Amino acid sequence: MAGGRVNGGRNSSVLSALLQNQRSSEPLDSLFLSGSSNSSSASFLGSRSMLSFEDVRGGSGSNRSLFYQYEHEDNGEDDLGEYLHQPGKKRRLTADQVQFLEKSFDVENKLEPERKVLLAKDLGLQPRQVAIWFQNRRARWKTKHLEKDYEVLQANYNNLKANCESLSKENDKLKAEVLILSDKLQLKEKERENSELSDTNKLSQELPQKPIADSASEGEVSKVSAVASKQEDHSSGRSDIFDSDSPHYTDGVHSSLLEPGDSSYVFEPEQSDLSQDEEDNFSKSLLPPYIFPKLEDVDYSDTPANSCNFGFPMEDHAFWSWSY
DNA sequence: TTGTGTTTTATTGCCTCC
DNA sequence: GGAGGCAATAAAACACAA
Repeated sequence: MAGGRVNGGRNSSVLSALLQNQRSSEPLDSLFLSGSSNSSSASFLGSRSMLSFEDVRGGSGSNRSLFYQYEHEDNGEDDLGEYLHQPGKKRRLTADQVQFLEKSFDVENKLEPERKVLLAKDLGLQPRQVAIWFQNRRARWKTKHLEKDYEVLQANYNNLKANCESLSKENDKLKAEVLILSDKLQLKEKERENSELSDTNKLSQELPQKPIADSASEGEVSKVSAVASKQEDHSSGRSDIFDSDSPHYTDGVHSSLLEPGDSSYVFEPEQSDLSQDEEDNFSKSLLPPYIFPKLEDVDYSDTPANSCNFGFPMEDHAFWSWSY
């Protein structure tokens, strides 16, 4: 059996027969019961609460460890003894030894020196082997734990992404609504200007018949000049409120609407041409959706519009696809 | 039976703590 | 400085398909 498989595998040997025999004994759960048989607590408090491996397993009152039993089994299998003492060969722990160690690990995954010696003694192993087993077991536990954490994080990420996408859609819908309402507002304003203009024309037609001083008070004169200057502003195309060529118009969205701090902010009360009632209604109906964060407060420099990257550059998403 | 991928045992080197 | 933990890695043992 040059470098052959001695323990376990398909061509099971004497050892597996032994193991089968051993497995017919009490379940290992009972290994950690302290004293009383009806106690359900499997607390492992070092040497005090630890039932020895052979105490439960053997049933023969023997103090010999499992390993000792393997070495000195009555059937006198010499090749097994040889195998167990092969220098430089790795020896796999038996299923029972592993189960015992697992139980011990479940209770406490750190190994105090005292417990290590006791476990080693009970299992017929070197304390160093027990230490190494715990070391490797902790590494495996950590890997599994990381995998679970990763799954949880990925699920959270997927939820957030879905939320973000739905919010983005809703945002688009609201933007479209804003545009429609803006157009309506513009239309209304134009209608109002036209009616004012026709009033002015009527007035100017009447004026030449009477001397100005006679026919119009000072207040009327100032009103006329005010209207005229306003008309001039609009006719010269200086209405930058909804001018899509103005620097405040970006991406089909009137950024002037979004920046109340801007001097051209269309809803600033001082500059409004609407009557108080109109203004109130207007504010009630339109203002709430316009409470957007100031653009300068959010850094979207690396973020494409309407993306759901949460401000992270795309390459950072490699975090979500890491592997172990 | 064999090649190959996975799991388990063990080593090494570095780090931290007492 | 020694003991113990951890990450990385080697290598034996094992599982399994072809």
